Amino acid sequence: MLNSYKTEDKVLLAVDCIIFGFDKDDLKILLIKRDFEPEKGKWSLIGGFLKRSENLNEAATRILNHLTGFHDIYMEQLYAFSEVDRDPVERTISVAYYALINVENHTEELNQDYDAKWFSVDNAPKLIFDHDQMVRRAIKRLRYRTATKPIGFELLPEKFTMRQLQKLYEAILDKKLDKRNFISKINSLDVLVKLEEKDMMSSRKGSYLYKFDQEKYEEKSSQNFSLNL
Amino acid sequence: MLNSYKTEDKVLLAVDCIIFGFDKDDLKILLIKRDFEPEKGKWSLIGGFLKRSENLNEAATRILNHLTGFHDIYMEQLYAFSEVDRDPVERTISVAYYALINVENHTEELNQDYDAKWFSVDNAPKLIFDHDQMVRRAIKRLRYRTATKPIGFELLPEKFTMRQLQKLYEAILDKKLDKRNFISKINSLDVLVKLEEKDMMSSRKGSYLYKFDQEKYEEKSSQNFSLNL
DNA sequence: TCAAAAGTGTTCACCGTACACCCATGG
DNA sequence: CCATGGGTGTACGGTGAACACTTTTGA
Repeated sequence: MLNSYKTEDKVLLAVDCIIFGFDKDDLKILLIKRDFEPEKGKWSLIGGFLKRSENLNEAATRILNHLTGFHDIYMEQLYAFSEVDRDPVERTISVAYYALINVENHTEELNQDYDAKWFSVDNAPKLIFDHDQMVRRAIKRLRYRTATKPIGFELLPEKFTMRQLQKLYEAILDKKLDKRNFISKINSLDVLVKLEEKDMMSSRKGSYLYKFDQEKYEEKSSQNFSLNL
Repeated sequence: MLNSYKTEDKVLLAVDCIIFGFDKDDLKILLIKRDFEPEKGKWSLIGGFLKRSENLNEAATRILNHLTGFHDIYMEQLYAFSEVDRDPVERTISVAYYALINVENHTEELNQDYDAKWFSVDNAPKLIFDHDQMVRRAIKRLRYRTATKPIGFELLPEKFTMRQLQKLYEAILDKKLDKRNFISKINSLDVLVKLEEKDMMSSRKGSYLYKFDQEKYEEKSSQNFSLNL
């Protein structure tokens, strides 16, 4: 019965990455112009194939790093897409991952060898294959995660203002929030540190900068908070 | 560049199913005694391989049906497990699915050709490969789904008592619930129909039977309720 | 001095939670 | 008549939601 394995069909296993970024008021995704057939010249998610020597998380990290130069990125497995004809060339199952990156820190290191570009999520071009479906599912997951873990912070620079954080949540959830209620909810999580420093860019008065307190978060994250916004 | 596909590694893609059932007070999983190497004779999830002609949902349904005889079962994709050495024979990625079935309706049709048996989730034997990890993840997902969709009903017979429903939620969430609060929360969802009929099995007085109202549920399910228990 | 964004508290309605007694029936 | 499980309502505290004015400072 050992050789029952031998008679089974093998498939190609792809990994596609939905890379979210945040810039001012907009939630964005990073897309790449495909430079090979099929669908050459069309916009697509960043992707590649799983190698024999690595697991899926490693593949996702490698692919992301290779095509963008980014490293140390928050990533999470999303879903396996498996329609029989999803890739016209060959039977390929794709496991989608999504990543959160902070655009400011990483824009300079974007690998110029590839034709990658940021698009606003609600202004993105049509994508190849089932990539649009992947993006929709990723946004849904991101909304859910937002209420469960403070991953929103992954999309911001190390120091940020309350207003930026609020804009980010508004972009993810696609609704307006009240600033007083927002601030008190965020404060009640007790995972931010208010700095002395102010950001003078956005207004004459200047607004306090905050940073995320990794330690406090880890203390609490065991009991899985929920943030109702 | 088309032939870049050709140089990529192909892998076996397995599907493993965590099959949940509910019986009296206990949340159970259906396990099978493996009758082939490796790990012959050990307990394992029900599984099989993806075929070229089907997508993953179809494969999961086929595998479940073939090994158990069950049909029309609620299933959901869980996660892709991909450690390089997870299967000692050959590089295999496994996409786990979980299924919810109502034990009463299906016990008689359990395929006797396979050595399958129900185990209480917290009393199950050690499983092969990474199957224990799959089960843990499935339980976590089931808890979350319970708060989001009324999938718990999938685990009960068509007609059930409030007490049974409560026991089910207690088993899934692994905590005691107050019956008055439970009933009022369930009623506030407005997806159950109270029948005239009573179940006389469980007590002298008898308890009213309820059924799930598919239509009412569909009306509401667009706005994704949340049930805080 | 004024425009533009920052910062700050209170009130109300609703919901989650805790809690205890009577009811119906079969043996 | 009594033991067993079924069914029902209320009071309290906490949290989410709505809401408006003052502060700072560069131009």
